[in-house]
Amino acid sequence: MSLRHAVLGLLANGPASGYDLLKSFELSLSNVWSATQSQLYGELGKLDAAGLIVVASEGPRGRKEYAITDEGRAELRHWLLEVEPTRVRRSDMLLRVFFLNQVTPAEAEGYLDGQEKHAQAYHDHLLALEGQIPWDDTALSVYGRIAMEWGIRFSRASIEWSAWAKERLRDAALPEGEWAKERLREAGLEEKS
Amino acid sequence: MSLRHAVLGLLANGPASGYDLLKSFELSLSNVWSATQSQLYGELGKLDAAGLIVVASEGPRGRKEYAITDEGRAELRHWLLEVEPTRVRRSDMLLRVFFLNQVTPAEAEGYLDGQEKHAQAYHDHLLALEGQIPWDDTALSVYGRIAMEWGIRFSRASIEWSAWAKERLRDAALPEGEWAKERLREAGLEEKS
DNA sequence: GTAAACATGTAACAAGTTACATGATTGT
DNA sequence: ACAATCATGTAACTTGTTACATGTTTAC
Repeated sequence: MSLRHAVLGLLANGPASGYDLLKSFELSLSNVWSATQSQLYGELGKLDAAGLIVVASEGPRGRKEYAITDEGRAELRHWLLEVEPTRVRRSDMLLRVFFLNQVTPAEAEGYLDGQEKHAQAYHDHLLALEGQIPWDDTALSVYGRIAMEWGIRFSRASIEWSAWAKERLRDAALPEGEWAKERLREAGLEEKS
Repeated sequence: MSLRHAVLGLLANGPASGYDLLKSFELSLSNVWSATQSQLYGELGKLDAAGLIVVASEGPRGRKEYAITDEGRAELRHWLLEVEPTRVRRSDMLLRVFFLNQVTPAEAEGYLDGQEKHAQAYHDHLLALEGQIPWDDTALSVYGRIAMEWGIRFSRASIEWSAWAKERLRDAALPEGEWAKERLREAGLEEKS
């Protein structure tokens, strides 16, 4: 139910149309919560029906500007302070690590290397962005900066982890290890588990 | 499509029943990819129909033991080495941070403090677990240890980030800042955006 | 005039969650 | 005999993705 709260959160900082919100998702919120256009318009309809937002005004091209209601604000506050964040922990990047024993150590190292490069690129991107934004002392800015710091720290930790993992892999050096058995199996030589 | 590959990855390390796989998800894989019982049995049916796995034997209580096929192994390998991990980046914990300007600075600090405590507990839990597991030099063990290191490093980064954020918040000290305007709005004093 | 941007909506599908439903085997 | 564990399956619902469909206004 977080898309609902993302929309309420955005509208709490001022009224906006579905199109406006979509832009907000695309350029600032996408790093922590992404939404598609079709999902967004659907959710606006539901929030309206539930009385958490209202159409404040209608503009050209069928534009509908939504505003948060008192009930919406109460719901947002409840979610912010009383609902425990769900920790999903679903990462297909990490899932692959679990099954890397199915490929050769050289291929596994290649995979980890790719992840390191990706994390490095993302880290560089965030640092560049951080330098561009004129941070001030308004609440919006302070919390935005805190959220961005999370990205910076976690991409840095990713880079360091990848490097550590590659080294660990080299140290373990699995020449006749588990993966070799898998090669044999692929060659058609079945064995009992 | 990652549940499919999680199942293939588990079966690549030996045949198992739906029930066995469910236990694997619950006790080791749940930290990187969770699946419900109903989802799992559904996926096994689809994988069977697609020829990526087969029923190798049937046991008591209607137990069906599945084994990966050569096509399944090829698909797993393809996914491991040629499919780019999807980076979803969806965190309702971080989403809340974006909207913390809707509550008082003291409440915001309370939220960050809660996150720090949660990260600390998770970190402690992982370190205890790491000490219990008899790590050896088999591929399965090496890659398992690498995956666990990710959890350890990221929970540590989480703790440090929360502490940093709380300090930053105190330094910024938003006494008459943005959040106050929101209080006024809640009191019914509407203003133009 | 025409391309870009503004603006909303729906349909079909895939993935994930919760709850219900049923029954067999093993250990005490 | 009874509880725990083993074992599978289905139905209803929510969330998220991709693609289709349509029309308006503004700037050049």
